[in-house]
Amino acid sequence: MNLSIRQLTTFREVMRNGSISQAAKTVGRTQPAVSTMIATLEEELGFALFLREHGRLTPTPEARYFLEEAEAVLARLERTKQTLSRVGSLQQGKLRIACHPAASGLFMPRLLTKFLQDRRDVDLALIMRSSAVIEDLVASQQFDIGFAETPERRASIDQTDFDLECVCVMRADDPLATLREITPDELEGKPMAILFEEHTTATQTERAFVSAGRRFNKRLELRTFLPGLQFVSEGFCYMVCDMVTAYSHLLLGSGAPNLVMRRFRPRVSNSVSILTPANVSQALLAKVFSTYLANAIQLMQAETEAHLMNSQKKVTPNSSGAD
Amino acid sequence: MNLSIRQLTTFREVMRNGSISQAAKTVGRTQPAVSTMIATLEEELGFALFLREHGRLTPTPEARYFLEEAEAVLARLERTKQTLSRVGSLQQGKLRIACHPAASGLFMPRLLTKFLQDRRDVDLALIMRSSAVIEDLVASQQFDIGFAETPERRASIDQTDFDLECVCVMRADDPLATLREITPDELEGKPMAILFEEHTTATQTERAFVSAGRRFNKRLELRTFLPGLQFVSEGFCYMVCDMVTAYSHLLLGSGAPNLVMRRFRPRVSNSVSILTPANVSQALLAKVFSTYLANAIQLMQAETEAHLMNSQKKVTPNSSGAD
DNA sequence: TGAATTCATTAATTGACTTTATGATCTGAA
DNA sequence: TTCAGATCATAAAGTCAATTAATGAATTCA
Repeated sequence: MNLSIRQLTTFREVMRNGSISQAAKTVGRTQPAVSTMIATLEEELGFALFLREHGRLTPTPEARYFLEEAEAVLARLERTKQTLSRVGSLQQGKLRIACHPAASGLFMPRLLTKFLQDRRDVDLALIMRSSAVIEDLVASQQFDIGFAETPERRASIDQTDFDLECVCVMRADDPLATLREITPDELEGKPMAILFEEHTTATQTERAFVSAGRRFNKRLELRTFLPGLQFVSEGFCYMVCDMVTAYSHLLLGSGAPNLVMRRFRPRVSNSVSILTPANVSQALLAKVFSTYLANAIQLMQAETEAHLMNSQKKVTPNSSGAD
Repeated sequence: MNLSIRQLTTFREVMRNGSISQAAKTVGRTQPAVSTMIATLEEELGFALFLREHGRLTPTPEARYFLEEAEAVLARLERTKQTLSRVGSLQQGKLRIACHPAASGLFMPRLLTKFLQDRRDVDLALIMRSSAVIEDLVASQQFDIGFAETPERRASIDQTDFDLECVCVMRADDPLATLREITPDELEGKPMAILFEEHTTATQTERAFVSAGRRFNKRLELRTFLPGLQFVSEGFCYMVCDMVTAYSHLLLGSGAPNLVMRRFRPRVSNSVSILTPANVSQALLAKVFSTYLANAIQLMQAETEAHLMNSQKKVTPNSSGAD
């Protein structure tokens, strides 16, 4: 017995129409085609599905039973088709994203909101972890995409790096806000917030002061830049902050603390990377999101750059860097 | 998208073998056949199932997902095939039988036990009702098969009639047991058990006495013959009993009451019928059981006849009418 | 009785799938 | 590096099952 889907649908249609001729019309084939198909089906099944009486068909009890079965198979298949077509059009799938703290507050949620807008059936998992942990999660394929500070390259991870520069954040009404570029000269002895000692931005910043022969006044040591923004907005300190954190909060616009960012020199870099598992083919959806994310990062860079070039203007909440 | 079962099985095999060539071998086709089939499948689905890297196939995440779906559809189909092949070989089905009291005690249960022996998946419903009720149950298609006393013919019921003759039942040690044939002459004035007045056997029996000018001594009036056998076995009365009841209990053999049956003249008939719903095609299983039942009735007739011809011998519990 | 409907059968056609043959790419051993 | 032995893809030719068109037989209905 080698049932085909064609047979099942044809049979179902014959049952529904109660006639071979009618069924043939509805499935868009000729009557003899349906007739032989039913005959073959009966032969394969080993029992009659219809009685040919008075030139008409009457279904046997077995036919009714078979119909139930056929409907069940066809329904299952139909569901499969539906699902697969959604998979094909990227409306359905799984997306597991691990994201470092700087991006998890606003940047990534905003991005995902937009990305998922017309992808209703996407199953999303988003977690925030330290960059080091994200590496492992991606390398072990527990997550499809990681967004973290650029790690050491390793074979089990494919990465796309973005070399971002840090910016100096201060109150909008701060006297230094009139400058287009801030250096250790201006900040000498001023209270500063930086990350913990091991972090590359902390060492880079301190070294900048040392090189310039300026005194570095570390007032605050943080694990992430985010809470620092609050201190800055109260005029408690200055901060050389990673671009993602600064950008995210300036995106808030009017609702945000009254902060501005200025270029800091010498350049303090804080590179970030999109991480994906190596040696494994990525799910289509993950691939698409990767480029989506990459574009968003580049947009952020462009907008931030525009803002830094023209310090009179602020970044607008949405896009295009002009107010 | 028009998935075929062939595609699903082929794809499954490719996934299991991890290679098109291997899969081709296991499904007994050539490598290009499988190759193009997978290619077509990918085209229909709208996304790639495998990455062709280094001349090898690596399944995409979508392929894994599709495999789950394919397996589900195939499993459902497989179950259907199994069930249907059992239906075809009459091992599976529904059988609803309504049976009149005379046969429901032993005759029908024994028959069904044998019938169902190698039909494990048959779903049986057996009820005992009066012949009049059975008619309605069959006519209204609530039951597939009725076994009852022959009713008036009606359009909604197809029936096969069996004209059975009643037999005279008595103790084996009764003086009359030496006779091969009993008439009202021998039974004049002797205590008799008969059914209620409206029953055809009761009227026939009484008329036999009247015609012969013999006194009829009605000692016991019953609804069914079955309990009468007990009275007869205690020598309390004689009984002109329907063949099915008599036959059933003589089938019990050594465990049965010490009874014998003798031909009664003039002939008292008690016709029974197999009833099936008219205008509806019967389930295969019901048809098969109908003929099975008809054969059993004819066997009963033959065995009873043999027993009546040779009154020295008894019916054996199982078959062939000879001791 | 004749028109209209139904389904079955036959022969010819079509088309999907398969095979055969071949080529391209990669792996692993010499 | 090179060569045998895998792998999969592609193209052309062949095969077989499903389809169509045409026809016939049986039944219903007016």
